[in-house]
Amino acid sequence: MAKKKDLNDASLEMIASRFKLMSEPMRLKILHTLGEREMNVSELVAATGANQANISKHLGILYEAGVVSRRKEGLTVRYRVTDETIFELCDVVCSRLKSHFDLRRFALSDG
Amino acid sequence: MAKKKDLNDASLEMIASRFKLMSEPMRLKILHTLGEREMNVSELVAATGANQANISKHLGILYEAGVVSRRKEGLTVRYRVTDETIFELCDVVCSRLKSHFDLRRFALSDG
DNA sequence: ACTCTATATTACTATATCGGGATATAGTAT
DNA sequence: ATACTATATCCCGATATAGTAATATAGAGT
Repeated sequence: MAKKKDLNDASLEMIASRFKLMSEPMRLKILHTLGEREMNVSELVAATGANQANISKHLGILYEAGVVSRRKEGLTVRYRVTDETIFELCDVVCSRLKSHFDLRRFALSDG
Repeated sequence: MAKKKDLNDASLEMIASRFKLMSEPMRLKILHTLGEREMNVSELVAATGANQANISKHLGILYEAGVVSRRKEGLTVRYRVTDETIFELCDVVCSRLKSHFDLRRFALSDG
């Protein structure tokens, strides 16, 4: 039988940093917004309500991590999500949270 | 057609905090170790190499988040993973990292 | 060259949190 | 009660990072 693989510290750090990337609400908001279509920074500023410097910084982090791509178009820079596993992760978390809430509601209405 | 649901800020924070929970290598190590079987704190200290205070603190965080359960047994306290979606998340990240590396290796051998 | 616009970067402050030592608490045994 | 063991908690130094104002850079148009 296949023994569960042992994870060395370097692997754990890589996995952890992946999660850390997703651990900021503003970054999730950006990714969620970008999920619909490619957008430039100004559009993201308008869509999220955050200021330009903040958006730009988060985009830089996401770009470094290889989650979004960057494309110059005249004066503007357009960003796009290139790593779809991001959404897969969010879906797993969302359904878990949802079922957790459903259980709570059941317990409350039951008592 | 089904429009992609809008996420409000509270939801984003809940999802983000879920990821933040997983963003510490030591917590991942604990969860990975606990994944095999129920263990008490001392066993986890031995298995991970971290000190007792640190393990205990992380276990408290995981417990608060509802990821592990706690069961007193005489002098010791036994912990167990109760949220299996944790491993689902790790699997998604792992395979993403793996395929990323495979692409890199291919690109290198190709050049 | 100058101006305007869009984006990136720098410098700073405030906050959060990890790891660890010291201590507290709770259960067991003598 | 005392001693011992296992775990939790408190406190602190060190580090990291979010958000923001100010500044820099780059491209387009005059």
